[in-house]
Amino acid sequence: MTTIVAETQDQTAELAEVFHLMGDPSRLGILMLVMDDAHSVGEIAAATGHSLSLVSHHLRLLRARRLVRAERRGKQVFYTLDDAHVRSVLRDMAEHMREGHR
Amino acid sequence: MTTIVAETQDQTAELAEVFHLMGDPSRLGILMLVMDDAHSVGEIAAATGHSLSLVSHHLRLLRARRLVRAERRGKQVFYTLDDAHVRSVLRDMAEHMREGHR
DNA sequence: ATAACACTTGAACAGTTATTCAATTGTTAA
DNA sequence: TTAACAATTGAATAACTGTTCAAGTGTTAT
Repeated sequence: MTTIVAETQDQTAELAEVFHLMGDPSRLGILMLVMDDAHSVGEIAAATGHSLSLVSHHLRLLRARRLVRAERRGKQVFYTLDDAHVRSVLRDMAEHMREGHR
Repeated sequence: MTTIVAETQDQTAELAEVFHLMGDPSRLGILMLVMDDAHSVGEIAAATGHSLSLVSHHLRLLRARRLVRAERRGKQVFYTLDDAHVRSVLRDMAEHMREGHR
């Protein structure tokens, strides 16, 4: 038996959706920012240089696919990466990038 | 020092480009097919159910970012995954998908 | 040379998507 | 209840992208 990553086209499509979410620079920046500890939407906007609105739109998509988790603390809402695999993938690909600079 | 995945926005953009390539179902299917052994374009088209043209277009993009490598044998051109990290990422994310089905 | 096979390329189109702006909801303090 | 702060939402738009079709290039056999 050879290595089968996803048996059905359905699973492939689901996998692709996750990669698609990671495939936007703004979203990827957000994911990398919240991968170690939680940040409020305002903090994320300030750190990434994007508008509050844009960040919120992206967070909604990431939340829908359970890549991040939201937690409200008073007026603020804090987001963290909610997926160990995505976290390890981000680390793995970062390494790939470093080596890729041949 | 906390974990820094990509220091510059440039690196983030590059990383995002790779994820973006993996984020299309057709392309992801191609990547998964050629991740273990080389396949000709015709084989890939037949296996994925896509047109020769479409497969070729996608392979061009994957080639440009060095995710796959092309090797001509007579009339045919064989493609293989040319990136160990992408390979490990594909495996990792497949596992994620399995667990995700709660 | 010609033909047949295998793949690539370019243009064109439809559908998608990232971003912005304005309005709205939810939360806390006065 | 207001006011101020924090975040979300919806609509609108400009740019992008996946796919198709037709034409083109390269390779092997006749």
